Amino acid sequence: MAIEFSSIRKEGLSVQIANAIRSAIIDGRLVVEERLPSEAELSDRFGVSRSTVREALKRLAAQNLIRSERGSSGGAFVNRITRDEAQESLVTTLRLMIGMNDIAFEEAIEARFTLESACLGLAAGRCKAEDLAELRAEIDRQRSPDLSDEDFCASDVTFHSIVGRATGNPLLAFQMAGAVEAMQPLMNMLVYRLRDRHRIADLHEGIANALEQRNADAAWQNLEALASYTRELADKRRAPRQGSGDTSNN
Amino acid sequence: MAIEFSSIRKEGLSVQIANAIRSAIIDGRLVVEERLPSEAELSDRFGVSRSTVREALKRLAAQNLIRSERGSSGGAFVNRITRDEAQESLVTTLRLMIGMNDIAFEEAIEARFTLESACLGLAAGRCKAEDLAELRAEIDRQRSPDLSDEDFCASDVTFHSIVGRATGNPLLAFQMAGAVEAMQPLMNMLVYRLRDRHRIADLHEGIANALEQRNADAAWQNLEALASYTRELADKRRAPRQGSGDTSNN
DNA sequence: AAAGTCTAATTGTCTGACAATTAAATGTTT
DNA sequence: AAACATTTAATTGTCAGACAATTAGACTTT
Repeated sequence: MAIEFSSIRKEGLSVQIANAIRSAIIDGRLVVEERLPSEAELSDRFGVSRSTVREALKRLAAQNLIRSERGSSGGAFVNRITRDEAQESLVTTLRLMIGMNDIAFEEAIEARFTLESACLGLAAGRCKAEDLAELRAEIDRQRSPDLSDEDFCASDVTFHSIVGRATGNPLLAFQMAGAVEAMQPLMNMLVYRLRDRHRIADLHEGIANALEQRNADAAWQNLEALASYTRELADKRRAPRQGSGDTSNN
Repeated sequence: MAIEFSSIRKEGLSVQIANAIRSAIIDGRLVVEERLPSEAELSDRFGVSRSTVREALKRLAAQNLIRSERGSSGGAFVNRITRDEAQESLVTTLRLMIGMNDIAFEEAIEARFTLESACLGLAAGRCKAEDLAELRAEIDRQRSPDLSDEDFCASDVTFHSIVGRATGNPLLAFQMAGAVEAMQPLMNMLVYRLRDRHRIADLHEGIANALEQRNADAAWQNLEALASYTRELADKRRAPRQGSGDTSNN
């Protein structure tokens, strides 16, 4: 291990220890799946109590950096972060930023559609048959009449996540999916009448068709229309006083 | 508060408690800057020991959801996440994904430049004089001959973060800055000869000029050239055996 | 050989104590 | 009365030691 920590006082011990281990992981001195020393041994090495070590480990676990297993051959292991864990973390962060840092609805929508337009450029050249199939499956779903508003939104999220994946670039897929999912609560605030849903499904189909024909321009046009339409819906929602935050489903 | 938690066994108590409080924060039942009950009171309410509550709170603190203050009027407060905290979290997550999930150099570069090209479209229409001034300041810096490789990379990161900010959209700026910063370690692995630096600075200047003239196409061309050039450098680095990971600066 | 049992290692939780820090109340001096 | 010093109370941070729960592996029995 050889984890040193140059005491920046005023930070609690558990924070210092967490930082020491975190940097050891991030710059590779501890490799994935490697087992850390036991809590008892860590408290010895760092010269602190076991509770303090534990609080440090919990911090790291909350960042998905380590995972703890019980039992005789248990311990804390450097965690290979999964796509899902990373995405959950991204979504949480984005939602917090949106919720607490005066990010306007319009700004969120713009960021999301800007990102997606970038993805479409790549996806048009690369998307596979199976991506298209999944896209069309979601479109069908969106057209089924007995779908709650929230399920419709969820399908919308899935659709655009697939667009991200269709770029064939895992990082773009990750950022796209994170952004779309983070904005689901915002989208959930909108009211989708039946003809809104059909209009949206049609535009989605336009995108899918454009991708199938490898026609990026057509895809962009449909996305642009989708963005405008979303803005219209958002304006309607905003207009009649934005109160009564009930999303009365069922 | 009114925090209920429906026991999904097999998860530890501290995890359950953390989850309960986390959802209370995320969907707004606890508002920013609100003070949580003291640790003693939380242990009463949840019927667990103080250590368990503390571990839960440490988890939340690690996600920047709360912050703890000591003293008579201290306690745990719902944290208004700052741009910097959010970005640090994003960068950590992205770096972990890149480092541990078989993301290729090429994929990382592609994601970064795709994102940036999307930003340029907006920035061309919106960037302010002060953004341009900052961009040019970084370009000057990149041309100064006595600059270590790492400082050059750092300036590169700054440059592209400013491009993100020039979109005027805080979310895009956030994602752009996060992506660029996350890839700094990768960029640091490249070797920048003097003429490479000048070439890059020239392309940066091309971007800045294009933005000043509100010419998105010109900006894209320069960015495209920059992307190709970066790929060339990456190939060179890869070719002569990628060992000897020393980044001998100075 | 298979099945069950014991054992040791490790994390999870509990309890109770004390230290450190901070704001507010209280007291003291000018 | 105002300024300053002291005490007090509330709260988080750390410590120590205990026991429960879980797990893998060694051991025993059939």
